[in-house]
Amino acid sequence: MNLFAEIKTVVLEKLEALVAAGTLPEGLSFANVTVEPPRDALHGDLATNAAMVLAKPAKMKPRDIAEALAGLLAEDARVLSADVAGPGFLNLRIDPAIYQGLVGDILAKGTDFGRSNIGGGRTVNVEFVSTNPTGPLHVGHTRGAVFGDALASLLDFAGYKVTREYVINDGGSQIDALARSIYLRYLEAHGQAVSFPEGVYPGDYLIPIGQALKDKVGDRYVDQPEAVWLEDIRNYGTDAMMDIIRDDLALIGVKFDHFFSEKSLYGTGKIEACLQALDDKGLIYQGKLEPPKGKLPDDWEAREQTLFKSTDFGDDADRPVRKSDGAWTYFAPDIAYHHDKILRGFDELINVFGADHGGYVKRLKAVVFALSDGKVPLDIKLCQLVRLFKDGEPFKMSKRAGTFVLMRDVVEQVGADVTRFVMLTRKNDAPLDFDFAKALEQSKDNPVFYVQYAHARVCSVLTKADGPSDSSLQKADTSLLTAPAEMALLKKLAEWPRLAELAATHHEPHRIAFYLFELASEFHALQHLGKVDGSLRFILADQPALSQARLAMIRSVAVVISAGLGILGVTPKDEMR
RNA sequence: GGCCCCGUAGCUCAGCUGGAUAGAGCAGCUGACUUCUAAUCAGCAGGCCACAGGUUCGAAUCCUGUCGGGGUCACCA
Repeated sequence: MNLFAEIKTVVLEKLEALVAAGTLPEGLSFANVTVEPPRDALHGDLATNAAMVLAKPAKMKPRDIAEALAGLLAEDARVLSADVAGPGFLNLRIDPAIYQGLVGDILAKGTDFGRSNIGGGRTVNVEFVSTNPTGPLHVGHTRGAVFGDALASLLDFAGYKVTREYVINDGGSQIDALARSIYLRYLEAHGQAVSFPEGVYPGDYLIPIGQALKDKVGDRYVDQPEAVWLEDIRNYGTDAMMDIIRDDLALIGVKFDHFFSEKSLYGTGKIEACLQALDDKGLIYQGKLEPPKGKLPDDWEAREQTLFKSTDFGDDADRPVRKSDGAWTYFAPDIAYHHDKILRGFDELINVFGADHGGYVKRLKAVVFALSDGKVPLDIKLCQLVRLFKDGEPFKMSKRAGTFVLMRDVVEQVGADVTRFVMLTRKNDAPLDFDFAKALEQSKDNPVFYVQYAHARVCSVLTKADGPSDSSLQKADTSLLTAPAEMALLKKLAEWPRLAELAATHHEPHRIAFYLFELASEFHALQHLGKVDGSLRFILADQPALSQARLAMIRSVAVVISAGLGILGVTPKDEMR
């Protein structure tokens, strides 16, 4: 049950009635009418702006519309009162029975409470992580991984059919560098002294890979030219790196439905076909680019290239798809890859990138728009960087200095649940500070703990009450829940379905984390009131009916916390001792 | 220089397709526990929403410009 949606439906019905009665003129758009929680709870339970957004197109005074609407809304059994306030707001008071009835609804649906069908079964492809298969994942990748995974879960919760996808960039020159690096480790395993020139990966993680290669092929590649071993080691290395990356992802509970190999596009004619499709639309041409503005690269010179006319779709420059030597740029297979996603029939596409790929957004949107004739929306979410803190001091990371922090180091130290939650307590386009000490701190300062603690406390109380089942709690008489703090908690629970929908439509999983913090706060406040005022305790020996109602209520809090944490990929804790 | 993101309390950040007196945590101050976890709670104090214009009945939110911070710019992927 989404109370806000229900009441909005009522508001729209009543507006139609006003049109039918001639009070409002015909042909009005109700698109901007909203039903929201008012900023100040004193104003009421819900508020609608209907009168104000319709005043101008209806050429009426907002208060006149509000008065007329108020009269009709008050007829609805759920609406106790409808008062006009301020410039024309309509404040509604809702029958407490609606909120009290929410508990039974939550207990019946369990963690499915709040699921919606705003996705309408539409298919959405969420592409994330997609790091080059040249080494293990580091902290920066972790944020994208957690964000993408949570966003995918969130969309599933909102009624989309979601595919989690990872594109393996296994076709480019960085794989050559990987192969050469592994070759050096392979020689090393054969007892040769090696040095690592510029442009190869010197990381220790390739030592066992080189050793394993030796075990596999013996000395067949020793002192042989690249032509002999490069292709084989490229494949071997890519597979080995993907194994590492998959293991890393498993550590934080990220699983993909589909891995797509960029290399698989080569030699199939798909890239050519896709560029031909663009050519047929008049969007491919031979030409020279203007030099970039600002300071020129030293070796810049104008060259004839094959270009995609992305400026037709709002990009700042046309983009090369073929280099002057005839080879593809990175963009070309990526165009074909996105074409493939469109051909697979996805209704919507989402890409999660690091903020350093911001310059790539416009051309990708341009090409998806061009290939799908504007029919397949592409949203690109950029995750800003993660700043690590140790003991309150910034922890500088450097690949060269070997102080780069790997994802598995973070997960080993603080655990997957904490890592995930912390990564989601900031919106994606804001930088994130990750403090190891704070992540493990057991205090209100640490939202992970605070939310988990609320869940654990509910479990603790229920255990104290001999662990009643959800089905028995469903029979509780929740009309006994009348204390103001109880109503506040119930109203917070009522916001969950709407919040989940908003988070999904905005592609912003962090809203879930913030909501859970607020819900936990309402719960902690109520629990504490029981200490100040004994009549508010959850378990009252002499009032079994009231106790049952309260247990049902706090159980529903635990259920919603579980649902929210589930979307974030965090396991709720039953106890915190 | 062009483009993208950010600028909200001393600090870290929320702020809903524009809505009423801008919210939370931390830090500070004052209090609260014989009890279901005080690992918590209540209260006080703290604001030119970077700045200047504009659109609107109404702007932290939308538009333009300025300033400040970050990212990015290529036949790399």
